[in-house]
This record gives sequence, C-alpha cells and structure tokens, in this order.
Amino acid sequence: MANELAKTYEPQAIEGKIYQRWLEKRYFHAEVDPKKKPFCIVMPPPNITGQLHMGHALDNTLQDILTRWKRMQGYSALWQPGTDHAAISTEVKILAALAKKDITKDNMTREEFLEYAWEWKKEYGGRIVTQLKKMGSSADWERERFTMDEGCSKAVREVFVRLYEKGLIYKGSRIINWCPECQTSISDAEVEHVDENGHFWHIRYPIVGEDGFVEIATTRPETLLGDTAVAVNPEDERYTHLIGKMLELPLTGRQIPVIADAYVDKEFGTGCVKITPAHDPNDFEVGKRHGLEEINVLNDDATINENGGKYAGMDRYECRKALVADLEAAGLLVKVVDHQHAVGHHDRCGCTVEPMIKPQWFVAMEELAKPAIEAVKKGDMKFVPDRFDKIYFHWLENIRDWCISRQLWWGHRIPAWTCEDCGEIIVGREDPTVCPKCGSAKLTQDPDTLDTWFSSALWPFSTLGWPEKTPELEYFYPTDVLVTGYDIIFFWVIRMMFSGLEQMGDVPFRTTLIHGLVRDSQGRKMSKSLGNGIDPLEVIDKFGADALRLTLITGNTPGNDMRFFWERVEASRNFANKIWNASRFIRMKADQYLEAAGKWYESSREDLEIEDRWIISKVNDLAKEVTRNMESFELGIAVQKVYDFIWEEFCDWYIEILKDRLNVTADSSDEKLRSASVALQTLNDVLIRALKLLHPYMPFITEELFTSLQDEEESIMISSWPEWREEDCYPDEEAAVEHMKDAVIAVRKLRNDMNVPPAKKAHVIIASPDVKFREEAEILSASFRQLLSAEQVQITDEAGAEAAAGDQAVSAVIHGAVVYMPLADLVDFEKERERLTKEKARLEGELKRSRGMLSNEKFLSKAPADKVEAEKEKLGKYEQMMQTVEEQLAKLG
RNA sequence: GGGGUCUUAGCUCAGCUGGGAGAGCAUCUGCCUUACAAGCAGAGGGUCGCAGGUUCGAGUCCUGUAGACCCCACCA
Repeated sequence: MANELAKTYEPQAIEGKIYQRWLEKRYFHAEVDPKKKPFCIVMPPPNITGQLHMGHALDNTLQDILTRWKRMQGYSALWQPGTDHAAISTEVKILAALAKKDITKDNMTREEFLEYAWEWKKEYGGRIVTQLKKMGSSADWERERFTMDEGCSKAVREVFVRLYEKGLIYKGSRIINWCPECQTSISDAEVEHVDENGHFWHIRYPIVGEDGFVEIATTRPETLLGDTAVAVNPEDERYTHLIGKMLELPLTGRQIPVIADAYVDKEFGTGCVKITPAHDPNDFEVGKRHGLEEINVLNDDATINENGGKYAGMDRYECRKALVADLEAAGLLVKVVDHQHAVGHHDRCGCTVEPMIKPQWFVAMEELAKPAIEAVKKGDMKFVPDRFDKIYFHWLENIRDWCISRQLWWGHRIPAWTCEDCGEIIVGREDPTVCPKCGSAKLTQDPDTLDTWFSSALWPFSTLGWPEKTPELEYFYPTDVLVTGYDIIFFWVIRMMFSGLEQMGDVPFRTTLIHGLVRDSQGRKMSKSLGNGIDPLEVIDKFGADALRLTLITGNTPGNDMRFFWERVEASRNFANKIWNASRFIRMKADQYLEAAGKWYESSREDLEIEDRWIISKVNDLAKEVTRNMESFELGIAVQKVYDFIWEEFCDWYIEILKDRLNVTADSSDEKLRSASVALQTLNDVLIRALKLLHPYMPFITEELFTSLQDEEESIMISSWPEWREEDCYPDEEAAVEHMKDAVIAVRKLRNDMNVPPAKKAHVIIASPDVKFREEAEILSASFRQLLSAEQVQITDEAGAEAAAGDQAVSAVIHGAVVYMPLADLVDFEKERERLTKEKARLEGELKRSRGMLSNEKFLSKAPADKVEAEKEKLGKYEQMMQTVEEQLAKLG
C-alpha cells in the first residue's frame, strides 16, 4: 500500500492502462478446458461501417457483465467477437466515397470495386472494435472473426449448397421488394411500413362493346400501365354480370378481362380491383391463379420502361401526375379522395420500395420454421423477458420465403453457375470448370451476392469453426446467452435459430436476453438526422466507462426502452468516487495503524467484534442475493443491491462505527491495537468481497482498488466469485447492530425535531427490559457514541432510566428498547409537546389498523402463521410505543 | 385489423413469485464531523390512470375502460 490515492477518482488516468494489462495477461482468452464448464456468448457482430452508439454500449455492457461473472465463477467463459461486412451499408458508403472521384459502378469493374472495398475494410473496419474496447469489453479478441473471412465464407457456401441440395434454396421469378435507390432486392424484414397520407384515385375502365364503365380505386395510378385484369368478388351481385367481359384499359389501347376472385373484398373501395401482377404481391398471386400476363412497367431506378408507352422514361411519380392528368382529360377520372395507407420503405435508405418480379434466390421457409417454433415451445431456447416469444412465434408462423439474393458486389457471391450452352445450373462446394451435364466450359457465375443476414445467421457456429469439427464447436455449442435488442429479433434471432437447428441439430443459444433502446432525455430515438445522439465515447471521456456502464444497467428493466440523462451518469460517477474514497480511507487508516503498531495481528474469528460480524453477515447475504438476481438476468436489481450495500451499510454505517476503533497511536494498548488490526482486516475483506460482486458492472475501478488494497498483483478478473458461506452467518450480531442503528436513527430524529445543534452533545439513555439486548448494547455503546452524538451513553433497564432521566426527558421507542435524552440537553418544551402529539396520532392510526387485522377472524384463520405472528409482534411494539408517548405527554403536563 | 408495453413522489424510473409504497435527480433544513461537499444528517412530496372482480389482504393476479407509445399486417 504504497502510492497515494488521489482525492477524487480519475477514470481517464487508469482505464486505458488497466485494459492494456488485461490484454497483455490474456485474461480475455478462453480455451477449451475439459476441467471447466463452458460458457459462451457470441457478440452480435457490429457493422464494419459502424461507429459506437448507445445501443452497442448497452448491448456490450450486458454481455461483458455476464461473461466476467461466469469467468469469475470458474467457467471457461468465451465471449466470441467479430464484425459484419454489412453488405448494403458498406457498399453504399464506399460508392459514395468513390463518387467523389467520379468512379461509379458503370466505370469500374467488380474486381476493382472489391479491391477498394477490402482496402476500406482494412482501414476503417477495426474502428468499432477499438471503440468497444473502451467500454471495457472482455471479449476474446484473439478469436475475432469477420463474416467474410475465409472460415465464415466457407460456412456460408456449405450452408448454401446443403440447402440447395435439399431443395430449400431455389431460384425463381417471384415478386420481391425492390429498392430503386440501392438498386437491389431486399427481404420482407427490411421493409418498413409507414402510414402515409395518400389518395385514392377513382378511375373508370370502359366496358368493351357497351356503354358503361367499371370504376376502380387505386393508390398507385401509374401501375395501371401494367394492369392485366380487373377482379371482382364472385359473390358480388353488382358485378357478376361483368365477369368474363373485356375492359378497355385507359390510355393504353389494351383490353383486359374482368375476372372473379375471392381475394376481392366487396365492402372495400368500389369492389373492383385492378390487377397488376408485376407490381403488387396480391395481384401477383391473383395473376398466378388466373394465368394472367405479367407486365413489368418499371426500370430498376423506378422510371417507367418501354412497356409504359408514352410515359416511358418518366419517374414513377412524374408518370403518376401525367397519367392522372390524361385520365382527367379523357373524362375517366371520377374523383380523388384522401386516403391513408401503409407504404413500404427500405429501412436503410428510406426510399419507397417497389414490388417487382425479378429472378431471385429464395430460402423456402416453411420446413425450416417448424423446428424453430418447436424449440421455443419446448423451452430449448428461452426469451428474457418471455413475452418476446409471442413476437417470435407470430413472425415464424406467418413467414414467407426469404429472398436472399442481392444485386450488390460487396458480399458472399452466390455459388451458382449457369452453363451458357445447355442452361444447366451448377451449385457446388468447389467452383466448377466445366458443365457436368454437357461438358461445356462456358460457365457464368450468378452475379448476385447474399443477404448480409445469411452469414449472420450462421454466426454462432461459423465463428466456432464450423463446418470443421473443431474442439471449440464441440465444447461451446450450443452457446449460452444471446444478447440483443428487440428490434432485430426478426432479422437475426429467428434466422440463427433455424440455421442452428438445421445445420447443428440444436439451438444456437439457450437464452435470448432482450434489451430495449436507449433514447434521448425526451424519449426520442437517437438518430443521425435528429442529431440527438449521445456519443458513448464522449461519456466515457467525461465520466469514465464504469459510470456509463452502471448508468446503462440501472433504472430500467429488460426489454424496455430507457432514457439517457447526463445527471444519471454523474450519479454513477459519484458512486465510483464514493468507493474510491472508502478505499482511500482504509489505506490511510492502515498506514496510520502500521506506523503505530508496526505489524498486523494474527486474528481468528473469535477476535471479531459484534459490528465486524454484522458486516460480514451482511456481505454474505449480499453475495447470495446478487448471485440469485444475476442467475435470473435481473442485472439492474443485482447491481443496485451492491450499490446500496457499499454506500449505506459499508460506508455510512460500518466505517462510521469503526472510526473510534481505528484511532490508534504508538501509545495504544495491545488490546486496542489488536482490535484495530481486526477492524482493518475486516474492512479490507468485506470491501474486496463487495468489489468482486461489483466487478462485472464496473470493471475498471474494481480492478484498480482490488490490486491497490492487496499486496498482490493478481487481477480481480480472475479472482473467484463470492459465494454464500454458512460460517459467515451471524444472526444475533446482525440483530444487535440493527437495533443500535435504530437507536442512532431515533436520536438523530429527536435532535432534529428538537432543533438541537449538532455540536451539542447529549446524554443518551437506552433502556430495555431485555438482558441480552443490554449486554450487546453495552458492548456496542462505545463504538456508537459518536454516531449518537452523545458524550455519555448509558444502558439500563426501565427503572434505571427513570432514575437517570427523571421526569425531564424525551424518548423514542425502538425495537425492544426506549431511547431517552434528558430535556436539560434540549431546549424547546412546546416543540416537544407538538412532536409527541403528532407521534401519538400516527400511533393511533397504526394501532387501529393492526388491531383491526388481528380481530379479523378470517385473517387469523387463513393467513400464514408467520404473518399473523409478525402482526402480533408489531401490535405489541406499537402498544409499548403508545404507552411511552402518553407517559411523556403526561410529564409535560 | 392483430399483438405488446407503459400509466407509481415535481422529473426519470425500480418494485421478482400478492402481507404496512422505494431509488436517483430536483426542492427545503442543518452540517466544511480531516475518506469523500462528486460528501454527511434530516424533511416535505404519492387515493400506485379509472371501474369492477378474486382474496383475510391487491401497486402486484383477473376482467373491463381511458390515455401514451411500439411492433406486426398484401384491403386495392
């Protein structure tokens, strides 16, 4: 205990240094170790384009807490990290950078682009990892992976081939969501539906050969160009006579039939629906049922194509305007009404998505979804909180085939080749050189890449070495916990589940811990466009990673959103400072002690004083409760308990109780020195136990203090997690100290109510008929004298109190005793009468309630015996208190 | 249209399996008591959205209801 500790805690000075040492000692590294039980969390791979935000901070703190805790419990705890290639984000970002140099996809080759991309990844891809380290993340960075590294790419290809061979991956022309901005297909999960104020255009389609019209209503008039039918409900009597007739499609000169399909809702709109198989998912289905032609009228950039006649070349909205104007001129526009409807947007770029028919690759979901549903139903994987299984089931039960091909360059290339001579499609683990069917060497690989989530779906096993049979895979799979936000259950959790079950035959993780969003102080989502995001690095810089971590973990409950307040970080920082100073106090006192005594006393349990046993008992219970809370993922509650223990029990009580005892000089008696030695050792031991319990939450400060409080180099990271011990239970001593605390609180209240200045010391008499209580109080009275602000503390029975205090005293009743202060020490009689009257009124209320309960026969007969007993005890206490209050009032006249 | 969350002190939120309402911040009072003013000792402030029900007993379980928010959804 050599170097001086600064007066306030300065995280900036130590966090980096400590993290560096952890890395050097390789404490984060986990090995396959048959002697230990495995614990594994795979880190949701952050995008290589990403910058650390509060979501990452929360997500990673949760994972780090669990990992550090399990590591201390003796598990071989692997937190498997890595990054995601983030197909669209990265490609968009790189293209934007290249655009500044006038390089576009049109004037560079795919190979050139990939060269740029890898270069970019090399330069910026590690940024997010550096930032995660600032959080204190104890991931096994030696095992860091990347979704496009060799192993993961091999896993992707293996899964693709396997699913293809099983017929679960297929290529087909189906209707998909097309993003005109990013120029790629996207999956259903990537479409965000937003309610928008639009219009319903009511349009007349003339009936061929008759004087009449069919009136349809549409929200997207421009799709009229691709209409190939109008549908009515077969049971709609208004229209049955029209079924089979032809209509003239306005502005096109085409003729389209009226068809009957139950899909049409008679009640909605006009009851007639224009059918555009190429640009609407429902219409696509209808078209398939009726063998309708599919006319695509859009180019990839959402301009009208050559099928749009005179509108060709126009943007979709431009076309809408022009077309509506033309309809109006032709007298075919009946009316335009306001209409709110959901419009699909690409979640990345916000662009309005167009449904289009394109040849794409799909994963057939029905067969894969079933075991994933089963696994959660059977409890093989549990959500925390469990309400999220509803969302999970709902999504899986209604899932459609997953469109996995993307018209991007950055990503895993689809391992499929087409033979230009015979049309054969070749999918395999190795790149083919000749067509196995016709022998031709003219093979072209599919230009598309895979959805980013295809590789993320394999993350829990691809990172562990799959498809190789590695020891890691054998040992750590299934992993234990997946930590993620509720916003990516659809994207990721579900896909990992069915992928794990399909490829590994078991769930990828046993528990999914769901957390909410970190919002700004007004409850808004943090976003770039609003500019309301708080940079975790800035928080760390100002208050330290520990303070940020504590803030993110407390004051919210799993699965719910939380708001970010700087004030809360400040409060967390204050807590760090509190521990810091407690440690500083202990070290100071230890130094003083050593100077006086020159040595430590060998001590045993028997040397412990009552208050030592009390605090040992307390920290022992704490360990039990904290562990139990953590086992059920109640991390916020767990750390709150450690916080309360350290601040209240340890600092505000235990240290205060000890101050006298620790005051030693060279002249102190041997007995006194021995007692101080025991106290200091207890202080140290108890604080270290508490620090260990706190370590997963606040790794840096606990490490710093752990090493500085002890004369060893060993890290708290690899120390053992405190366990509850039978021999550390001291119920009697615990009760004794609690009673004395009550006495202190009573005296403080008396003094406060009576306006006795703190400097004025009083004569405190604690009277109890209980012999045992008096014995304990006698022993404790010396330590408590200061806390009682007393120059003298007298322990006595009732009669003794009478003698000592006489008529002139105020009193307060505590558990099993009465505390008196002679009025001579005080000032205001009138105030005392007032106080007692108020107290009496309160007690009358309590007595009424308690007596009411105890005279209720149903309560007596039905409530558990211990509850009844407890209530009786309370009544007795209130009666005693009432008696004392009445006596006091009588004395005052 | 379906599902979910929330409603508790002035603010932000805890409150697990039902047994006398809590924290942080803010406000007020008194303290620089040499570990800590980033602190200490206190105080005020709540009909736990509303209405029923179950129960000896409900912030906690059930039903209904009001408001806020979120997610899902192919009614053109």
